[in-house]
Amino acid sequence: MEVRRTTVRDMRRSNRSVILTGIYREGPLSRQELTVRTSLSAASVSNLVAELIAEGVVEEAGSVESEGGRPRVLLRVAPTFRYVVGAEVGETRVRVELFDLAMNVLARADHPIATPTPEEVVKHVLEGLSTVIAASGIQSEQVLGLGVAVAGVVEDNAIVDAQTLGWEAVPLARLLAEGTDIPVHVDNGANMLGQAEMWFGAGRGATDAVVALVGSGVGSALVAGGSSYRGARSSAGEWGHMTIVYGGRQCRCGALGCLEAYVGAEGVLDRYRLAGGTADGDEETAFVELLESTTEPATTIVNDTIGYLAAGFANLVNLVNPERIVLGGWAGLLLGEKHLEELRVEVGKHALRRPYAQVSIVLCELGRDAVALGAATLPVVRLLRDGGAVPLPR
Amino acid sequence: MEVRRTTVRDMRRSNRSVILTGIYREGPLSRQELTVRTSLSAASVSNLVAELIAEGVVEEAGSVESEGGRPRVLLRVAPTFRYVVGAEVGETRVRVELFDLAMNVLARADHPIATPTPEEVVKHVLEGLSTVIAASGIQSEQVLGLGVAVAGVVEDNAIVDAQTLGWEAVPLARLLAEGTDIPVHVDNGANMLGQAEMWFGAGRGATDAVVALVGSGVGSALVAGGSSYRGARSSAGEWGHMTIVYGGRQCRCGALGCLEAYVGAEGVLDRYRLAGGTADGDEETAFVELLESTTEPATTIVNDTIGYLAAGFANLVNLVNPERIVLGGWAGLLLGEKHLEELRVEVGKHALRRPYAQVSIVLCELGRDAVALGAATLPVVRLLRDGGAVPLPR
DNA sequence: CTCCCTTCTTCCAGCTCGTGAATTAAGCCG
DNA sequence: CGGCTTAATTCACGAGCTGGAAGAAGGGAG
Repeated sequence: MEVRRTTVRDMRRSNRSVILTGIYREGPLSRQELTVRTSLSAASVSNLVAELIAEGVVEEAGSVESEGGRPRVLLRVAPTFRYVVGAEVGETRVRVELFDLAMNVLARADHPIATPTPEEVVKHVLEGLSTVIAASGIQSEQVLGLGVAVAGVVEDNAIVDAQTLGWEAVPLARLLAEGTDIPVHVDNGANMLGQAEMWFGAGRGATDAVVALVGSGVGSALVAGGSSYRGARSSAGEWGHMTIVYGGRQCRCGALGCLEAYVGAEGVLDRYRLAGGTADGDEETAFVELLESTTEPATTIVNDTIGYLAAGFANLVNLVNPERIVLGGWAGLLLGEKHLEELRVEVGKHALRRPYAQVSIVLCELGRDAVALGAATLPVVRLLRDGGAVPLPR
Repeated sequence: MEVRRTTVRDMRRSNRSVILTGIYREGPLSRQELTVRTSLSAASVSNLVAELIAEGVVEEAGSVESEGGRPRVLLRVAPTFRYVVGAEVGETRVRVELFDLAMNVLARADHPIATPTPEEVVKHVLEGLSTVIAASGIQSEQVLGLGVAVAGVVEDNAIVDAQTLGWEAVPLARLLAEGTDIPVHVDNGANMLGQAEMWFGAGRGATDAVVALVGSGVGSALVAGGSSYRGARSSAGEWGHMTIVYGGRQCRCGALGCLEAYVGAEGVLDRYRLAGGTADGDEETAFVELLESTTEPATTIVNDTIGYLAAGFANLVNLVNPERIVLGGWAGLLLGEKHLEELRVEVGKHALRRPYAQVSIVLCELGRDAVALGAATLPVVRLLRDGGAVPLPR
């Protein structure tokens, strides 16, 4: 049976969660506003808030005058109640960042890695963890959790498949847990970047959205009804391998005509070369040059890319009916900065009228460094969900 | 604030809902099994069940011997506690069916309609409603609700857009409510067929699935995490207008290369004719003939259709990562009955390895008459959600 | 400076709910 | 008919939320 019972304690937890989430996500709020927004009674709000303050999760933060009467006291989540750490595992480096609960970066550590074996990665993440804790001068007990973002399919905190790293079935959370007492969460990198954009970037306020990431490859994070949608087995969002040109270009996944083969930077540059263009050196530099070129075949290639990307967007618009599509990834941002308006117009040509009219297409706001930030929200999500109940003392 | 408070009454309602849903969806259950499945205490289960029995929603249905002790009494939702009515609004007819809570059909009424204006449809649905109530000899107070399925986008019980009927912004639920006291629910036809398959057909047991419907046109119903996914504004699932051949055939939606233009029966026959085949008369007959033909160009057309459909499925597999895809619609069934295995193989060529390995592709079990059945589940869904609380007396 | 007014916050009695332990019910077996 | 096993119910208890009343905190008028 999928539905769970409710007990009187769930009620408490649930209401603590509602209040804490409200305070965290909608800025400083007064008890008064909380009673209105949660439709709890003033008595209960006061009661719950008192509990949260006593535990140190919430603190009073000044007051705001009311219309002649007693001023309301503003409440916020105490930024230094606990800290969270986010880690981004890339092919060539591991980045670890420590944040307070207001998500201010307090310390950062980068480790280049030569060969991204699980052992190497675990070692560097744990080292990074120690480094940032030491650098920020806090106690390790103060760290609520460590979120790790990896480019690959992550199911139940274990890597199922991470092609770029060459990993398969790596129980990353377990390996990390052997080296630290801090609770570890592992998730997919695209989802984490999406999460960061949804909370702090261009996705704020949306409940049904897609964060589309175009880099050398192409991926996306789906958000449905306010939370990340992962599908039956955690691999939803593989937008890059959607067939868009039946029988078209060969994609590195083996199939023909995938979106990635047309709009991923690698695919774009490849098409450019085939059309007679020259693209040397660093992929990113070459991509910028292509975008800035005003001669053929560059302009055609760029225009075609916009068209293909638009079709990919339109497929999302039709199938998922999001209220917002957030375009990111280094190549996506470069393309979007120059051609967002054309892209919007092209999407309109491929999408159905109604869902197209309901979607807004915008650019990512946080840049690609936000992956660690997104990963660091994992422990925060848990804190909010559990109504501020801190994991048992270790 | 999206999250709602929880009060002591919500707890009761929620637990009633858990128990009632358990009894309804997982066949006759004993109190004993309910305590295990819901993890509620035996005392509470007994208490809640007693309440439900007193209200008449649940009844005892025989007993089953236990291992030497007192036999457990089986519980079921009383099939005749209330009744539900489902209506299917098509272009040429309105079908209304009355069911008991076990979803046995007790009466049926069909009305052909000449021109499907809203007035005409409202009139025939209401007439059908009276007819089935009279024919089954129950009181109209006994009818829990009327579910209406319409081919079009339905938002908040009102038709937003129904191209096949030529409707726009028709407040269908309101119009119907003017003619009856029975609570009215309106929803999209594809979703209702999907709902029927999910509850009673090939989708049973799945929580993340897609019901793909291929008829003259192409549509789908998405099911995410156990319930229908509708997107930001109720138009999710427009799978038919996914671009699959960039710059390809013109679709009736105006765009180029939509899936529907390749695998919808109309599109298939059109491609057949363009390839030199002859397809006369009734669309369905022609389609059957095409499928049965063993000569060129028929076989090529059929093979190509399987390929295109497979690419469409693969796009679903990659993007949504469902555990099951249920193929239906008259053309989909005809095609699937002969070529399901080829289809599965072709999907494997377009989809990513992992999500492909996790999905099972099966055929609809209920036939196209299940739309009214699906619509009739709408009031049942509400009954279960509210824990058996019946709407206020009218 | 004092008093009153307004508004926010807390306190308290009352009610509902689920729980565990004990009790009762129901059937089987010898 | 007693003993045994398992199912269902009863009951006292603690946990939670609520509405109304009381208390607290400012601002402004006199």
